[in-house]
Amino acid sequence: MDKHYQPSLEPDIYQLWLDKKVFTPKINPKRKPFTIILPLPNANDPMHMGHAMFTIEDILCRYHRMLGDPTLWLPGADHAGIETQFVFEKKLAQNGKSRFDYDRQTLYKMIWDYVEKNRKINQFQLKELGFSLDWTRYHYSLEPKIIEQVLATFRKLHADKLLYRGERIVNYCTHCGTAFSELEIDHVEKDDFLYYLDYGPIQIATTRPETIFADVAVAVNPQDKKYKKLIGQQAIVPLMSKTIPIIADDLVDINFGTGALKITPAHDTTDFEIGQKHKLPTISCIELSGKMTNTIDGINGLYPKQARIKTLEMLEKQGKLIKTTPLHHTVGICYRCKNTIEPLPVPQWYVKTKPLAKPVIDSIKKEDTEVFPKRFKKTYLDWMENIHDWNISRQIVWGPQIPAWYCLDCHPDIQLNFIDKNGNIVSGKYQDIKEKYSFEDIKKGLQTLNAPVSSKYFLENTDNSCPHCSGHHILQETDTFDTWFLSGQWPLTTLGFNVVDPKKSSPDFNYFYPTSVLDTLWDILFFWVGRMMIFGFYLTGKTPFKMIHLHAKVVDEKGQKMSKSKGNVINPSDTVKQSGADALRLALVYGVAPASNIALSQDKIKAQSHFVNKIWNASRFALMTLDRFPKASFTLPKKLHPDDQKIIKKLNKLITSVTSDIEKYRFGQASENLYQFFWHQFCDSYLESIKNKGATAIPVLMHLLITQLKLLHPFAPFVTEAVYQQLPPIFTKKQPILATASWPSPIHEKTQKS
RNA sequence: GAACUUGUAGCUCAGUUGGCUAGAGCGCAUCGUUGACAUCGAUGAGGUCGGAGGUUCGAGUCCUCUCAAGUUCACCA
Repeated sequence: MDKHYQPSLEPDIYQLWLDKKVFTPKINPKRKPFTIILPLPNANDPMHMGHAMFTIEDILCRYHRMLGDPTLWLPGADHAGIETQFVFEKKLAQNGKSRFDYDRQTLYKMIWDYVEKNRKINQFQLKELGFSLDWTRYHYSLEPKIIEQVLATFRKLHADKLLYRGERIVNYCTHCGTAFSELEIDHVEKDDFLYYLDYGPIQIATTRPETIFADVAVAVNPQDKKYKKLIGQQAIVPLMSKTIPIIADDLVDINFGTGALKITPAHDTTDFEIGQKHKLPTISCIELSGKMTNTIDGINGLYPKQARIKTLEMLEKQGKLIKTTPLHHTVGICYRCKNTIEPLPVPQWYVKTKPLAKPVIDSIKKEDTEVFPKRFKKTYLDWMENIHDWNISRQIVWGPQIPAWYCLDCHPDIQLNFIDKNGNIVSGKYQDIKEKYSFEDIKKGLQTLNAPVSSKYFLENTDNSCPHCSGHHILQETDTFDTWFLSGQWPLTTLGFNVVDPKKSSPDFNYFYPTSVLDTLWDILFFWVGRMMIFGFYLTGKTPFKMIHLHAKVVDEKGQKMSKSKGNVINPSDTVKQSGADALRLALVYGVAPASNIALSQDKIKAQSHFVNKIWNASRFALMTLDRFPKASFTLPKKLHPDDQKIIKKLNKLITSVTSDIEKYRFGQASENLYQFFWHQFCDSYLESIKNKGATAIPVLMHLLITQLKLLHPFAPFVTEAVYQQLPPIFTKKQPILATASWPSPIHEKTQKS
């Protein structure tokens, strides 16, 4: 054995586990399984410390495997729709290209190839950290089998009337060219101005003067005495000299601005709501591209930012701008590109979530699904109880397309964007361009289509013909699924659930579902955990996991988030190469309170790599002692020496506490106790004490060592297995691999009591 | 605006249901070490556990208030 622990031996140990198939469980109806589905990493992302936190799951899995439970930890990777397309587009931009230079098929293929490379790296890095994942059950979110089930769920939702296409105000990022769900919007505080404008008989206050062109009414609060007389009269939109009605609605805040609100249903959610209530038209003055339209000369074609300046100039010239006051408020920005979100009316696909959330709420309340730590339960319930319909469509190419088809002959008003033979972008309604371009050319170069919300669609397309007119000019919806629509079904799809006929689900599904624990960072509690539960209950009537365990994020030693710009990132892969996976794993759990931030520093990693080395060297010492006494007995005597009794008693206590700490998710405490015992009790005290003893020390020495190797194994799998493999066969004959050796239990309890 | 979390040695943090003479790692000081390990050992300095009040035989641990830091949620034009 080497004088120091060498992390370079880790790959061989991992290979040993793979060769012996220790991570691949066998279905055993007599035993309850232990199952964790790995929170599928973004296939395109290199590993960061967030991924290294899978250590918690590995500890649980390795512990249960040693208990003898058929243990499945199922790995996978996510195509991560918007995230990945965004990264890819940045790459395109570096080469002076954009997504608009390609038709959707070409773009999709390019992203696919790009992701494939990184997906392999991702897998390799998970292995580097020693994660005991069952690679024979690996899945990728864009596998045909996975997609097939996801599409089936879409159809089932539709059949159950839980899915609809609707035109509402959505959070649209004109830069990313797609709508987002509410969860994907960040809010930032901003210093802006509130502009008071003259609307004839009434004055209004607005932050967005550039949208006055799409005004359809002015609303006041019915309780507002100063405006009572004006209700029912007409206001005049400046610059356009358009008259619009003055209406009353209690959503208007009397004390804000002038107490009168201009109603622009197309560009504000509150306005849209009021507009719907009062049956007002929705006029849009901003296109999906983000440019102004339907306004007046000088404004059309501008982006809102310039349009605002220009509009204000014009208003001022005409004396319609009464005053300007500063305003501190919050605006929504795109979580990806940080541009201001433009609320726009766009047809989107929605899932009715209220009825779906009900069983989830019940299950959480009854604690059929437990939440750890408990404090998140309230937050989670609050969200579930106030859930809004879920926009599941995204206007990007990277992901499965929504399986709905439109007939262009039935709906010639469908808007099309495509690249023609010469590589030019063509936009227009089908009726206006069909003479000039063949359907085949349109289809081949298609980027997006935009069907009015009234368009009929069909969900089964077997023979490429329209069920109404039998025509063949049909196109598939170009919207793709929100990534979470796929990953929300991950526990079901990866285990082999059959949506159409649940009875035909795979044996894996029948055995391993519901899974035992779902561990993740709390930031995707709503995004992912919530959706998985919704789908779990909807499709199977059961919770997808019995326990939701939330861990905190990894921060640097100053408590700051790790980020490239701060330069405080510790890369897991580099750390593994330098100090070994065990050191990193221990550093991530050692002394960390459940669900508190995990402060990681090079110091902490160093400390734990010293510990790993200590395990190695103490074991080396034990083995050298064995060599000195080749004829020594290995069996523990019935009657122990009082000193031995003492240490065995302490060891028993350690076994009990570590076991219970793991059961209660107190990994920080467990690792701390293991560290303290191994280093100070075992090494500093016990090993020193036996240096003068002879062969008689061997049985207790080996018992102490092997028991501790077992207890340490879930935390530091590599060094413990490496040492275990060095032990003489007499110790390992029955259980040749530590990873599947049995979890220790206290011994000599009777001796202790007497 | 609402909710939640955190505040313990120089630094980063443990401390489960109240029993602690308050711990660890790193750092610091002094000494030691040719055979398990200098990625080591021994000894030590360093804290009135953010502040104030309360419950209790007993509080870092429970309650109230207060100060500070942070996070999340919310339709305010």
